[in-house]
Amino acid sequence: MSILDNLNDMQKKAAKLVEGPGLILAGAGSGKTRTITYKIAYMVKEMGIEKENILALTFTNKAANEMKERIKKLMNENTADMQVSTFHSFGVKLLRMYGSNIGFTSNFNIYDTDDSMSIIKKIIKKLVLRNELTPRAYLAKISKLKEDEIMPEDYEKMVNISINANREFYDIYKEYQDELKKSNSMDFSDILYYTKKLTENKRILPILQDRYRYILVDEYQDTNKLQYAIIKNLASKYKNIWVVGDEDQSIYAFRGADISNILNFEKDYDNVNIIRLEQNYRSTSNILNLANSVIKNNMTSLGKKLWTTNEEGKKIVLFDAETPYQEARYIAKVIKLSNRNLNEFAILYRTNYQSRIIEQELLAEGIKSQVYGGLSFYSRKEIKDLMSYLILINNPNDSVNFERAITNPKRKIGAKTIADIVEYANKNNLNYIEALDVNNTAKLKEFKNLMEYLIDFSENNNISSLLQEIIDKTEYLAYIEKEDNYEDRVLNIQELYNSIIEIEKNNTDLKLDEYIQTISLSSSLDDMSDNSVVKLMTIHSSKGLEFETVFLAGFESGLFPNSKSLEDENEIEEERRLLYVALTRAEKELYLTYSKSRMVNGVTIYNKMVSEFFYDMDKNYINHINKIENPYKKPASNVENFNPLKKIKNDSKYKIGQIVIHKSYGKGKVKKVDDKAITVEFSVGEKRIAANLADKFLI
DNA sequence: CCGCTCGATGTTTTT
DNA sequence: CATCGAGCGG
Ligand SMILES: Nc1ncnc2c1ncn2[C@@H]1O[C@H](COP(=O)(O)OP(=O)(O)OP(=O)(O)O)[C@@H](O)[C@H]1O
Repeated sequence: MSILDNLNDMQKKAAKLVEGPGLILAGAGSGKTRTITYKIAYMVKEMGIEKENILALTFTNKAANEMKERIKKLMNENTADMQVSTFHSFGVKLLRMYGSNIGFTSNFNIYDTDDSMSIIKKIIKKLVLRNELTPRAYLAKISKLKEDEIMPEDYEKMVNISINANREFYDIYKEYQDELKKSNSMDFSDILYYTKKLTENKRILPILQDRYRYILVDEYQDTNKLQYAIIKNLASKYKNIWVVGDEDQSIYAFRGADISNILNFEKDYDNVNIIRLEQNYRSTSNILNLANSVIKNNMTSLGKKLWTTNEEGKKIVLFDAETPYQEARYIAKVIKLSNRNLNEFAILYRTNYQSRIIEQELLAEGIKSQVYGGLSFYSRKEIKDLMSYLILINNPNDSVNFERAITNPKRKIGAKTIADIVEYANKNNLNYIEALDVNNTAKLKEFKNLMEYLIDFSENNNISSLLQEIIDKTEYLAYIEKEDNYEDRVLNIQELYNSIIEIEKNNTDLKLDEYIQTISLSSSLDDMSDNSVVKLMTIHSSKGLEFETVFLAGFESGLFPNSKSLEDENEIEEERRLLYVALTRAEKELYLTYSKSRMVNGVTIYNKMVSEFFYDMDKNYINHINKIENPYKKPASNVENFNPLKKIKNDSKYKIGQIVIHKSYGKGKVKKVDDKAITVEFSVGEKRIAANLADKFLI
């Protein structure tokens, strides 16, 4: 009897190859995650490898939790000593331990997007700009630069700084980074950037390499440059690294995910074991075939074959609704009439805001549901307010949370006074609590006393008591009493309190800095507790998960594929991969729904059409019910073959007869060039490669 | 300094 | 629609 008895031959082979590098490149539902988790259990239980020598990384909190749970079950022991987490939490862990080597103390804070945004806004207001962008745009640019390891100093050297726009951007970027540094804080990109720096440190790297001897990465297709480099550095000594992924499920390009990381993996190490899995265990053949009919339209797809011995199952339902409410009521009705356990259902959508109406209509039918993701629990005002005290106590240099704490509840201290305090702090190298001495007013004295009292209190009490003390001493509840949703807010605060109690149960001397860092990386509802509720989430957060019945809501033009993506073939392909992910989450039943009308930014749009991707789908697997005729004429061409995503021209630099080298297929000869793709003959046969992606695959 | 009103503005997706 | 910032009166 081996743990591996429950794997098929190929999976077993992959699981047993413990030493050396390996890659599992396989389609959805073929058991990649299963293989990884079994492999880990096997390594520990049957190979005697120490848990602490294993590092298993993935991309989202949900996936990491899921993986941890599965391993725990298989091993039947806890996974506390094993690092199974997202890249970011792994990074934070290392930075806590070794950050002092690169100028951070271990109580650093993590700034989420809101925090970063407020810094940027402040900077913009202060500077006089001629070429002003939106704060959002600045942040996007900054995080892109960081992924390329271009810090402000590097940027200054890199661009022509006499150009006004460059100069202005540099000023903002520099100021932003200085502000983070002063606050002993990092944003999400910094976590990876500085983690990579640690893995380059001559003294620290060997320690890490010896600690994390066996590295496994799930969803490897979604790693970005920094993550790639971190892994590479850690693995360079023992080279025990297994990565798994599926290029058809790469859906985080907007965040810097680079598909060539997985496509080039075999070049990174000698003697890479490559395993392909082709049997899908998850879905009915109807679902699988439908998904295949979609993804094969992507020119980046390597065209893996996937088959299943599962039953054919029901056809996939397409439902036309007049309004989003009707769409949601239809879903609610199907769930209600099924009489099945609610946890068998998931409702997926492209954008978070779609969840509101669905949640509301489910509730109206008495169906319990849980929305995952979206506005994080920790980004609610009342939670942020209270957290700002904890953070300030932990790190009195934090400017963002200092401002938040001192102004909530209102203390008749405003912008002017705060600016004075900040300036005074900077000038005299004081933290913000010390700097409250800037003037002698009773207001400031009172706040200072409060904070000193709380800091003192925090030294002898646990975090839950500290939170209670903050609520009491600031009279926080009285402050929010007159706001809308007072009761909800109190419940949220209660939940915050309970969650701390919960953590303290398992970790009796939970440190404040550790607590703060942990929750900065979580959105509260990441753990998929097996409650009897219908789960609602974006397709992005559903990656790696599976459900008996999946509803894909808002399967309509403009929304999915998102209208913003239509300009760029790469983005359309990414949207199509997203659809592939959505479809392949379903085990038994799949419903696609869309609405003819939808309100966007306060304006209702009518006569909306089904998603362009519907025309990719093989209609043999579709059961189109409640067909609503469109008042507008359909295109004259045969609808079944009509593809609204007809491509745009592309002047190719490739010529017929030219010899090219493909990253996976090796040497080949160009046969045909058109505006969509080039056709190349390789030893393995003829392949079409998207024209605008050719550079990615051909050297 | 605070809170209110009014007008401008705008969304993918997550850590 | 709903969120955010500017501007104003108390
Ligand atoms: N050899 C097997 N025997 C029985 N069930 C299997 C086997 N391999 C995989 N499965 C089941 O198939 C389902 C999909 O597996 P898993 O989630 O590991 O796939 P995956 O390749 O990671 O999928 P995705 O890429 O979509 O995340 C799971 O329910 C898993 O338990």
